Amino acid sequence: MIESGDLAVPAATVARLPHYLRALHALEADGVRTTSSTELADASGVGSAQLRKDLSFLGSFGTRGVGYDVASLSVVISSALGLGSTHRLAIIGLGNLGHALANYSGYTARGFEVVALLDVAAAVVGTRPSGSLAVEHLDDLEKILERESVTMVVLATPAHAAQAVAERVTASGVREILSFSPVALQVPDDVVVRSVDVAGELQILAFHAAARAASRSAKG
Amino acid sequence: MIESGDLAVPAATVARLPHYLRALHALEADGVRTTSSTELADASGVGSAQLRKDLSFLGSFGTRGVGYDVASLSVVISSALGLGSTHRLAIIGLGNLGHALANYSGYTARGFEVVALLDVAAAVVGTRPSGSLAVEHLDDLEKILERESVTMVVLATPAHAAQAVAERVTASGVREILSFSPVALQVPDDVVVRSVDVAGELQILAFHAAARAASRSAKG
DNA sequence: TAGATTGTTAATCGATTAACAATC
DNA sequence: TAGATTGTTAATCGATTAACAATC
Repeated sequence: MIESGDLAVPAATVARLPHYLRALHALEADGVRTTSSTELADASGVGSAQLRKDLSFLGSFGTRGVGYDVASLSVVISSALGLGSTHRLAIIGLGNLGHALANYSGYTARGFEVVALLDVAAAVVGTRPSGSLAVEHLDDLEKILERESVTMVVLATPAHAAQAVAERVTASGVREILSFSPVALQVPDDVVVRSVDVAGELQILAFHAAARAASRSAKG
Repeated sequence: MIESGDLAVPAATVARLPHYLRALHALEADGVRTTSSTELADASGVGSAQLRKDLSFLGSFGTRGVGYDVASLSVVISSALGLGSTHRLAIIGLGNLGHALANYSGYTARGFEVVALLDVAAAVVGTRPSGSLAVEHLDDLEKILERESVTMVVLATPAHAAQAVAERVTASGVREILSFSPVALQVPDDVVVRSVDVAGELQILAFHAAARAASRSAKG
């Protein structure tokens, strides 16, 4: 359960809110004004009971017998997700992945703004990977985080550097980190770390592939 | 529960196996020969009871009073994850992200090999984003999947193209998909889709930031 | 009113945690 | 033997699902 003001929302529900929001945006783009829990659930890849249950943690927004207004439900979820205010991001580490993340175009539409890029490589510092922002040196991390009022950090450094950078970042007061480094970061209790691990995802798929192969040979 | 041969492993456990494997590799690299559930759990970011419980689904590999042999536990988890055989990947969509994924160097060490790159843009087809493999046209998808015996596909296309590509890929017999497109793919029941949604992860962090702000203003 | 669909309750299911007997 | 640590049991906790009364 994550307490937000007067709301208490289960972690599993929070993790699905972005799916619902995305599905609502897609419906809006198609000109759909009103939707049902069944339609929205299908578009989100969950069951309709789960969708209704999830929404019930945020309040009561539908009309019995009718459904949900797409535009207003969209606003409800956006504001629950804190997308009203703009979140200021720093991307640390501009290798392959950091470069791609710096060029990702979807931030602004979703309430995020990349305000700083940092790296240690002399070949990278000073370049403008996304055309606009110049890469600054990691040595100046604390200064830059303060100057730009950074509230979230995206960590795309090599694994061996991640822990040290995370310590400096949290010491500077940043409390939200998205990490692409496949290591368990040790951070203060009040810091939230989300991790994306591409190799790990592939390994999970490999487990399923192996399970499939085993059941095939058992049956056949 | 995912059945693999004689094993039945909970999905939550499977999702943690890559963390354990990574932590074991780190210990190995540090020259550590033997570890305990406490040490390995700390390095993996979980509790020791959870680690022991997870391992118990794979079998019994420790020595009471002593701990676990790092090298042999590493082998146990690797083979549970099906990393003995090499998995042949195709990356579809070579925008920013696909480009970064094509250049990622960690595949081979972890039992994966990128054997094909596909896109539709004339400017990209024929180029060699990673220096070696040339990008082929999506039109030839089916032919390429068969030619290269592809077993897993990484989808990095724009969201609007993802569903159509997923249908062709599954029709060709691929049963494991890693998708970076933020849409709920409709695929046959026996196909496993793992999704990575960077914007969604940021939104989850934004929820936590909003929750923190709300509790601060309530207290202060 | 009749039909549709929400919001909520209660039941089920699965995952986590703590505690400890087994045993090296 | 004494100390350490596993593997497992049982209790707790949280998440999902089905069913349906409320109500538009």
